[in-house]
Amino acid sequence: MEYTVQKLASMAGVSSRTIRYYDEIEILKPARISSSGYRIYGEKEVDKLQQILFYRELGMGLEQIRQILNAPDFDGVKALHEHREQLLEKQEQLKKLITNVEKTIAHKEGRITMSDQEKFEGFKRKKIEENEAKYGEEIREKYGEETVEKSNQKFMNMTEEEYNEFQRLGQEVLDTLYAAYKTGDPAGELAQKTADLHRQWLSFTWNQYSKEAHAGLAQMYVDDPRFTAYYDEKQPGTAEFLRDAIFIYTGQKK
Amino acid sequence: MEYTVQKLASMAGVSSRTIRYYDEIEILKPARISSSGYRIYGEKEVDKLQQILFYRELGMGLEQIRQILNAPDFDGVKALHEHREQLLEKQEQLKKLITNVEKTIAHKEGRITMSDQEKFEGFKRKKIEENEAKYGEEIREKYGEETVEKSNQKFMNMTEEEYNEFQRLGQEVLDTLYAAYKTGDPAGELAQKTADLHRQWLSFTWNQYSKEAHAGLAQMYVDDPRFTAYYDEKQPGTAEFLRDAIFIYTGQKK
DNA sequence: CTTTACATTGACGCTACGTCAAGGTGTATT
DNA sequence: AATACACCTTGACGTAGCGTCAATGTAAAG
Repeated sequence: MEYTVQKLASMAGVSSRTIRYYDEIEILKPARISSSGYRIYGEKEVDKLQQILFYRELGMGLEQIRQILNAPDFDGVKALHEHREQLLEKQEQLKKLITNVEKTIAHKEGRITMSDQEKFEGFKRKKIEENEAKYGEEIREKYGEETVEKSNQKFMNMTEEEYNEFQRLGQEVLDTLYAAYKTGDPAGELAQKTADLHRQWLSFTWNQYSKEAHAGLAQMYVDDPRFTAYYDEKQPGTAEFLRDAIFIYTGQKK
Repeated sequence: MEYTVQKLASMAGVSSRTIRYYDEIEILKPARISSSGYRIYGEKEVDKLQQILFYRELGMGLEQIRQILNAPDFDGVKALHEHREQLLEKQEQLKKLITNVEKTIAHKEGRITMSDQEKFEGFKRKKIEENEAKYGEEIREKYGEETVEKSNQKFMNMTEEEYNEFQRLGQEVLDTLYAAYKTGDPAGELAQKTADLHRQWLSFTWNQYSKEAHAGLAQMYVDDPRFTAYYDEKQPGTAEFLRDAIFIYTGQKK
């Protein structure tokens, strides 16, 4: 079957301008040009357009797509398998977003509490995924060795953005903790918020959360002088205060 | 909790430039400006940014988003419920795309046949969804009355793009049919492709496909002179030929 | 033979930022 | 007290991926 611009476009659900643009940037050339100068596309071009749309769906730039498709060792079937993987990932992320919107509804109705942090769950993964698509593994290999900070990051298997966020959240835990300490009430709202932020912070490195482990770690903050020093640096007694707050948060009895 | 540009940005997974841009276009203004000119954002702004990102995720333009959020009768919770609906729709579309990629793999491995039409299943829905998000119901109300063609379209509950595609596919059925007729073999590849295209064409208007109904319709093409005239116009005998092809396609015995 | 629908090549416009540049600020460390 | 360093500010220009005319030629149908 042969197609003119418009026919190909409406079949693929894109505009004819898009088809012409793809010709212009050399990403999808017509099979041949008719005697009157019309672009004519065949089976091969249809398949290539499909591939382009798959990559585009995953947020990849057209220039990048061109390079991939024009690579001499491009393997169409392998690419399709990768598309499948990525789409399944995207499905996971969508599920998170849906969970997010549902939690937000419950939050607005006052049924649950929700940290500012949590309000953006599901959005962020996408950025990471896009970066992955853009640069693949390389970025981590390349920049991962630069500094000790960053090699730490590599050790924890985080992308730069995750790492930044991890650091930021850690700081927020501290800020909230000091504010909560001033109230003096480990069962109070601020203290409980601190405990919750701390749980979120932990989730970056823990593969699964349990109340017992959380409470255990809190106790360790008091028992291990290195940790105690970290939390007590500005304000002595906060490590103990944090432990108390977490014990209440996790429902642990002393 | 109060945030500077960078803190808000990294929490939400966007760039600080994005936050500044949103200030510039008056879609998200800071709660206040610090004495040194820094933008400071609070709880309310965090929530608004979340809303913005939900709408953006659904492909809406920022200008449109601004109008919605600034509307005096904007209902946040209602919007969230709509987000949920849209996200579930998106999930459906993603499933189709995944099915598509899986089918394409099978096709490349020669296990199934696949029409050019089918190669773009799952992409198109998205365009429609975006149009819906952009113009809502209005577009159909507004343009739907213009011509008889279009009111037909409304009757069939198709968007303009679907309708175009429906027409195009109908033409393809005819083209392929005439080509197949020349081979003279209703069991041949071309004739069977025609039958398959015809099935796809039907799927636009039928809510569920069955081989029996398909075969029944094919017989009607021969029995009802109005239909026979339509198919036989260019080439007498094609209606009958199509019926034979479909009978073979559906495994119907005469 | 005319209408209608589709094709062509420019060329300019738009959105949603990315990316410098040139400078001011806040805080920690020495 | 000085310095480093990471953050902030306002321009201002650049880019991708098309949308949208404009002016003109062509194919198919009636």
